[in-house]
Amino acid sequence: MNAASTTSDGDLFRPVSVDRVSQVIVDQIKQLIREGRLANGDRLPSERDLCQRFGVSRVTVREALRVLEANGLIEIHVGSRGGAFVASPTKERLGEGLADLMTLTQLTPANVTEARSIIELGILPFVVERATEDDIRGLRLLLEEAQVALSQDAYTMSLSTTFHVAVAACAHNPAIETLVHSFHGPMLLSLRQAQIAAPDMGRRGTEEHAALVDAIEKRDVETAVAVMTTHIDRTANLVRDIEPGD
Amino acid sequence: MNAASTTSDGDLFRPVSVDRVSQVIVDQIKQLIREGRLANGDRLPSERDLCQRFGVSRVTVREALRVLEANGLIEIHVGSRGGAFVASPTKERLGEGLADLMTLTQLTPANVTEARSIIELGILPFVVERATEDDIRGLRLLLEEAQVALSQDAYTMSLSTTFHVAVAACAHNPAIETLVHSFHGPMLLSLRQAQIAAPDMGRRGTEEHAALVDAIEKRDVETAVAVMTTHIDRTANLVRDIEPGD
DNA sequence: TTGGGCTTACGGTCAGACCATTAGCCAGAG
DNA sequence: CTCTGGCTAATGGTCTGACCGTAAGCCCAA
Repeated sequence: MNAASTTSDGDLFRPVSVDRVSQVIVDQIKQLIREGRLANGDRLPSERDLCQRFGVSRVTVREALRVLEANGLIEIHVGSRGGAFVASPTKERLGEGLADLMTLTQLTPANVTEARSIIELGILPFVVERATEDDIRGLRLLLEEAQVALSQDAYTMSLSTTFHVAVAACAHNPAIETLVHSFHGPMLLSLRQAQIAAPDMGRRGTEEHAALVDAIEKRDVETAVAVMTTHIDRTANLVRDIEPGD
Repeated sequence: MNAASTTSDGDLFRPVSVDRVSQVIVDQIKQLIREGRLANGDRLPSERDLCQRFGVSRVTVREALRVLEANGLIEIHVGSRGGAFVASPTKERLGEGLADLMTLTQLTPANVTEARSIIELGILPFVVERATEDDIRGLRLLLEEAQVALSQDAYTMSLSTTFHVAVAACAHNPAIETLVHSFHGPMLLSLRQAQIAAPDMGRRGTEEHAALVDAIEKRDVETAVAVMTTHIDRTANLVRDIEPGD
């Protein structure tokens, strides 16, 4: 079984480490963060300092920092008091990843809308059950903003997606919030085209948003689901025939 | 309003580009991939070649490649025919990101399970409607594998998650498949602990999987939902009280 | 046919240098 | 006294040129 087993034990010669040095450093720092020995906001030593500690060149350290930065684990600031600071991967970052994946693969607006509808309908029972008075106040604030924007002809679809994310946040489950957040980008992408065909979408959409908030406040799941269903279905119809990509 | 507005127009002096050069290169290559001008499996020019084309040093190109690699957009191979190759199967990497988020932030297994249940229940109508005979054959194949593994005492939770992903694929919506796939990793993480407390989970789980496939084949949404509900609820109970992190 | 040794095209790493940015300090002008 | 401007030190960003290790392809001799 072993190519060069002169003894019965093939474990004599085990493969040596083949990882990149920079990757080893990445793992090491990641581990420190996981263990909490590096907490959010902490500042890592300077690049030149890390070079000496790890016994590698600055290029290698920098590549490691690039990777950590790309993973959202650290933020890098230049200047006198600059350096690498530990940052917890935010929902935005993860959403970016999801959005990347969506735009990079063959994914139609219809696909995205369907997935959205499943999630946003599915969470409503939890939203209705768990929304606090503060949550509802926040939603009404967003409604007002939308009204103002409408009256000034300045309504953008971004206001709509923000509202939907806020609704999802009412489920008080960070995983769900992250998911909906991640749809933010792709949604805007596909909605931008649809808005051209439906300039008054903002007005009707906002009316439905208001109805949704009312239902949530009354803890009326059925109505909430009904409102959301027609709301999203309308979007679905608008984007049904749009091709993937730009 | 402008600090140095000697004229009425503050646009005279606009901020110059402040991005890192390596970041510009990252964006440029990302764009090429988005537009499909670089397809999956394509090989990028060698580092030294890219240096000349972009007019920058090799260090800069390498940092850009590190970032793209960390984002899962390319894979790098060393050696004679090596180089950077465009890679698309980023579903796994996205799951990694979710797993990171879970271990590094306040995201409990219960959170994840709840999100799972919403999605996996929500997709069932579509799964039942769209599953082809091939799909169902595939599911039954997975069931057999699980049976064999059970009889050999070699059942792992990975078999379960694979099944769930396969079910999601029956919805024939890549967005949904991606989402469920991204839960693959985090699910395993939290289930690993739960299995210890419930060694016979594999057997009962597989039975329920079989019942689910039957329901799908009969196009019986209600039964499918019922089966899935009890199936996931059991998991939910097992992970309910697990703390975030390890 | 097979094994071993070249060659070559790669990425991985190093060392040292210079530039740009930023915060903090300090002196001189008002 | 206050504020502007310049100086300095710390730090990340980039460049240059070199050398090493790896892997694929090739060829030749056993």
